Amino acid sequence: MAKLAERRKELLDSMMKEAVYEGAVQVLTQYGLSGTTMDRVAAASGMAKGSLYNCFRNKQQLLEFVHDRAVTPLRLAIDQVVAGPLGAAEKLRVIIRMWREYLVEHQAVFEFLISDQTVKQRLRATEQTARDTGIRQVVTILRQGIDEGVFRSVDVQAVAEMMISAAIGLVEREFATGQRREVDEAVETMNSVFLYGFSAEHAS
Amino acid sequence: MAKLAERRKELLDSMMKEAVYEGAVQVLTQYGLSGTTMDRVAAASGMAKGSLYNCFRNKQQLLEFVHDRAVTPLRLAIDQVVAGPLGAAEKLRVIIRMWREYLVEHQAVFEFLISDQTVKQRLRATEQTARDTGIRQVVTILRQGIDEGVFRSVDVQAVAEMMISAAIGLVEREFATGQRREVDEAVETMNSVFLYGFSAEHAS
Amino acid sequence: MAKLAERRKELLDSMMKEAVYEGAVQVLTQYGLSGTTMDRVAAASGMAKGSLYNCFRNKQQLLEFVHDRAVTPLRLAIDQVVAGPLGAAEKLRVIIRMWREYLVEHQAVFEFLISDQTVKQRLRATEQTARDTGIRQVVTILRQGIDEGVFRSVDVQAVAEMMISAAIGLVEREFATGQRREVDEAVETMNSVFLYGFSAEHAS
Amino acid sequence: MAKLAERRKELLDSMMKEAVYEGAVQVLTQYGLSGTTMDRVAAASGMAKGSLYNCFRNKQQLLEFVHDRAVTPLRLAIDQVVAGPLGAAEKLRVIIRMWREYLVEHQAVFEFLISDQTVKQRLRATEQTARDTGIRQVVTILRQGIDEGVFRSVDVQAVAEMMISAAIGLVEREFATGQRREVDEAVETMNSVFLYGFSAEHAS
DNA sequence: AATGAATGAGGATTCATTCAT
DNA sequence: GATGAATGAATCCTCATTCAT
Repeated sequence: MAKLAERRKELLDSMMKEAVYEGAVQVLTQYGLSGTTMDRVAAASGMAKGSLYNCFRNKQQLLEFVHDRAVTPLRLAIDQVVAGPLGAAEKLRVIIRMWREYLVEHQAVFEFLISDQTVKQRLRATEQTARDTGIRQVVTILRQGIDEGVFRSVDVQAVAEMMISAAIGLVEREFATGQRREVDEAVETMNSVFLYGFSAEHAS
Repeated sequence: MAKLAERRKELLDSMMKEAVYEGAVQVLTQYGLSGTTMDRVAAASGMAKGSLYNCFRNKQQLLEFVHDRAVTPLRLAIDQVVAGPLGAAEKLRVIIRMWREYLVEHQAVFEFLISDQTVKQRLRATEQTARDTGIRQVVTILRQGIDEGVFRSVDVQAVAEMMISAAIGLVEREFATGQRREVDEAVETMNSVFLYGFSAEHAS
Repeated sequence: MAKLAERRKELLDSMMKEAVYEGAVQVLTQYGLSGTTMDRVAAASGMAKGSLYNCFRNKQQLLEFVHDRAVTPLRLAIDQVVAGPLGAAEKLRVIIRMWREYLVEHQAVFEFLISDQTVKQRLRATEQTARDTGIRQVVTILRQGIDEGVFRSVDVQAVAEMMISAAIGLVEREFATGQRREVDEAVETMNSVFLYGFSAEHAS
Repeated sequence: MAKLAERRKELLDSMMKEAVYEGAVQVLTQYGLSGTTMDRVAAASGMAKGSLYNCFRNKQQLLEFVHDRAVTPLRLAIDQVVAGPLGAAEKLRVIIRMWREYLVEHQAVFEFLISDQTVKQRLRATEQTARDTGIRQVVTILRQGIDEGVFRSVDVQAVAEMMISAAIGLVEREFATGQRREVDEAVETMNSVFLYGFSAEHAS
């Protein structure tokens, strides 16, 4: 029955990692990425510095964990939508909304999650940034839309990058300026611009 | 006449700052933001570390200067376009192209210029980021376009943010993935999407 | 009968220590003295770190055990020779050869066995270094030789120290330079020099 | 006249290094090699930790400096003897005496100077250990002696290694046991044994 | 008795900033 | 003003030892 002990160990380990996650987010929020020291994370997680190093080989690895831990839920949720039965246009609308809600919820560690280079460095190959994942998902939907004949035949890669960047940029600015848009309104603006453009005339 | 001495002092000061700018960009390029130490900047600028501190109160201020010094030319050039005689749509096309060319040219210090938190921190109030400036300029043009009747009446603020974010995001991805788009092609894609959308049907 | 339990306990204890010995030598070989951590020794010994501390008060004591465990066989083997029936000169020749073979065999943990200060520190009083033991044994033989009239009447202590140091030094250099001498040749050189010197004239 | 400033700088630098040397020897003496931390060296040298790092790139380099600074004088002095007009046998006698006096004087940092692996590691190629140098010098003299016909034709490399090891070993034991031999007596014992051996019969 | 997670003192190194010359 | 040596707080990481289970 080694399984019991194993289970227990795994459970404890995941509890510790959960504590680290919360501590790290707290520190990231309060001090920013460059102010996030192992000492502070340890203190905020309610454990000794050494214990952090029992859990993670080094700072890099700890940050990667925090990153994944924060990003994975969004990725999974959107994967559901992508694989779901909705039409392409509707899927995009839903995804844009999910992104916005996710970003607002994680405002505190925003930069870290979206575009941190420190973590990205070692991950570039695996493309696990939230942005990277988002782009791939949007590309899938754009292709679906083109196949279905509801979207023009555009450079899907470029358009996906534009959409994700725009969605992020929009929220980022709201944080920076302190103004917050209504979710519905923001999503609608994005949708209408990307679907129909802001020109007064129609594309021929 | 104290004026002469003053002039001389100012001249010397601006020459030193120019040297610092070039040294700093060199260091930023070679070592990245976190590897940019005062020692290295001093060495690359051909002056003593102490002299750096005669010129700038501290590192923060030095970085702010470098940031502004790098961003200002783009701002001025675009201001010319904004104030110029072109139609709104054409102005946007030109600006998008200018952004792209600027970003590509400054690839090395990209992150630092566009989204560095260290510098932004103390700067947020004064809105001097390249992104901030760009948004204001695009807003101006969007308003012109709406006035002229060539653009729909949209949330100019949001659309400007989306455009600038998309433009930056597009180039950023090119850096990250190592693929480079043709300028004309990239500009055209952005223009057509933002003006007409990617929907196959027309907006009613 | 408590004696049975006692026996069992002793047996278990010595089995554990044997395991520790092998693990420690492995670690010493692979990581060097400074890389020999209790964690690694525990892992290599196939037991938990805590159990190491049930066996040995601390790291120092563990290392002392390993040291003795490694040195004792040589000491015992040489004791046999010393107590044996050979003539003094022949005994020296045999012993020099045994030393050489022992050192070559234990090359990996050489420094640790021969001259480690960390272990010696607390051990100096008890004279348990391989070197110390060797010197005492050679002294015994030198005295035998003088008694038998085959050796000159020399400062036996000094000569013994010189012989052991020379034997060790010779092998040490071979390790350092990577060249290996033939056993016979090396032993012969040592013997002829120590017995007859390298002067071209004879001692009067 | 930049030369003046240069001179001054060099002078200051060498004064600092001298201070570091003395501080390091003090710490080495009191705490041993493994207890020699940069903090302690800085304190013992009367300067801040950071200043140590202005002088030496890292600990390794600092230790190498201390090592060389201590070993060089002996090497130079013996080089004089080697190149001098004495007969081979006499040169050996003088050198053995110089070694002994040097070792006694530097007792405190003995192990570090003679056989430290930490420093040797990166120096192995340049053969700058005191032992290495000594061996080379003795080899030179042995060859001279053989050429002059006063020494038998022996394996000079091996014999040199034996002599140096023996000389060091002798002193090392004196430190360990606390007994001190008379210089003349010790030198004479070494000389007679190495020149004529301790056999009662003569080499044929 | 066995385990191994938790601890925290300690060590090497960096770098913004100061200040004597 | 210019210089660059001096400073020491701050940072990442290691590892012997303890102790609750």
